[in-house]
Amino acid sequence: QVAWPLRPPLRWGWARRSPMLEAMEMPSHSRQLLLQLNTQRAKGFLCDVIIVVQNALFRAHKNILAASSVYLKSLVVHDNLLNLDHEMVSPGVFRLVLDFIYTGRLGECEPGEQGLGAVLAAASYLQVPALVALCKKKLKRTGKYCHLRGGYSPYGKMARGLRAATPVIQTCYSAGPRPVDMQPGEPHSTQCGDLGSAHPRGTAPPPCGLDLSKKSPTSPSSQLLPTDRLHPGDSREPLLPPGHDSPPGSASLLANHSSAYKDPPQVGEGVIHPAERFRGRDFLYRWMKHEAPGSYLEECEAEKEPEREEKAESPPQSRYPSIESNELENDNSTSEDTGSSEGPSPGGTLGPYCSHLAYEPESLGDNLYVCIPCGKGFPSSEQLNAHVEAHTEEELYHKAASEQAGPFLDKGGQSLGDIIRPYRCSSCDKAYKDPATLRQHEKTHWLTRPYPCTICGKKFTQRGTMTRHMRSHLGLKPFACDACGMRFTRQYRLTEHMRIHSGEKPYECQVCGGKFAQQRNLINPVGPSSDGLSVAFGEWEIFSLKMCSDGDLPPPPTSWGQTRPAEQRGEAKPLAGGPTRVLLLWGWE
DNA sequence: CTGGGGAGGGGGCCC
DNA sequence: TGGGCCCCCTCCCCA
Repeated sequence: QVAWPLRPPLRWGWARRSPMLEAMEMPSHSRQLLLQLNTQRAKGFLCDVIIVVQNALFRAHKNILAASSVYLKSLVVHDNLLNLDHEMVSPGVFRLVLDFIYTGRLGECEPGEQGLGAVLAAASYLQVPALVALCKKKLKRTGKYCHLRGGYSPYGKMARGLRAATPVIQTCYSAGPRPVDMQPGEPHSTQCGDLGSAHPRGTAPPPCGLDLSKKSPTSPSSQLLPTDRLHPGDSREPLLPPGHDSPPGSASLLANHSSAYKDPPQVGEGVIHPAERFRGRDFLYRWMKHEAPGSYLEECEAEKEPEREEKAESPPQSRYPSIESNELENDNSTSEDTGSSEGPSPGGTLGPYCSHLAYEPESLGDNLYVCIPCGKGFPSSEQLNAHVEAHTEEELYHKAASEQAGPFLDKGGQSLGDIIRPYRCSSCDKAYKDPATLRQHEKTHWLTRPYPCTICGKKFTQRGTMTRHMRSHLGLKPFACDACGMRFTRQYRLTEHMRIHSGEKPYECQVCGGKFAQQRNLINPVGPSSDGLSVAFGEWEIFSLKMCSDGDLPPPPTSWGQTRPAEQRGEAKPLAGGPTRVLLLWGWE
């Protein structure tokens, strides 16, 4: 049931001045509006949130979800992508719940797990009170409802799931969730009746069903294959709303998500690369935003995951400040609906990233979409998303660290390099000045490159590289030499080429003194970016003695031809299980 | 014929 | 997103 004021609040003023308008009411207005919204949902029109349930994706409108469920409200405020524990709600049941939210009608329930009991359990888990009431009513009518303290438990698995999932909400709020079948005015305790009774105190489960790190995805190929039906043999419906393609990577993502509360990876499942671990989310998020993969958010989420796991081990109040349980009560109250027209309140609804922010609606004004890390408010979720792209949690971590550390060089063990390049790759230890570059770099670790050439299919890690490559297919050479008319695909090539005409040879060999117009024709270029190879002439031997291991050196080349194999050109060549070996000195004499 | 130098071009990667 | 730089492969010319 979606509730909004049929009449504007009195403080708007005009209602009092126009009493005749109050008397006019269109009885079918709400139904028509719901009908329109449901139609829009079916088409994916203006949908701003995706709900992932096991192997199914549902698109919906945040406002509708928020108006229907306190729990969903708490999730959609921060996230555009919700992951529901499939042990709590199956795709088929969630479809029924979503249909109910949008239509007020409960479709036919199959017997067994898809039955009314499962719907009730799901509605209770999702905190959709109207549906809970409806299910109870139906069950009582059929004589199947047994009002135990533990509530309806259609099957044991669900009951276990309830125990697992209840604290999910408790992680979001300092107090446990208000079970939806609790009577209004009943004191809200952490023992949550239908939901919370089984949750032992002191245990802190993963938050909010968003932990994606517990299980390795399937093979890389399956991660990126768009499929209309993620599990062809799976008859559960629905998978996608009409008119929408499955996002690439969804299969793996779902396989990943569905295990959020399962056992940790078993021996033999392998350790998934961090970049791989969140790729599915990456694609999903981008898919929802109609963008290419690689955005900040999902990577930020991935970065948060270890932290979330850590937080799950500790009492929630350390990270999630106390939000009084009566805020939940207030959440359902009509005062909010009538007292504000700005949309969802962030109070108590910030989800698992409540962080340090306390809910102070007065201070937020119209900017009710709050960036959790920095506390800035925005009037719309789109603006919030745009803002979130601009910084990462790491950025804030370093900011906080620098604020606490004081002196420049005494920052909690941070080296100068860490300060200059605070964004470190978790896979290879490379560091970067800004998060965008780090994200760009991390793509180089992905098994699958996200930017394929539409002509030849070759894939690239960067979009720019792909578009540059496309120029070669299309014969686009926009950079022309004024002197000879020769054309190039890149500006840099033209710059290089122009040195031929000018006779400029700025690159000098440190060994023989020969000069070159192009740096690439130097055998061992000396420069600030050539790392260990840029040793002075007199140090070469020492350097090579340190870096070379005996035993498996190739025979000295007979010459230093330009086309000699790479391993003879003084290039680092990593060997499995051993140190990097650099061959520098062969032939130097 | 061979090797060295010059140069075109593509991809990777960082800014 | 584009620029810049690096690495690499390759081809051509010439001694």
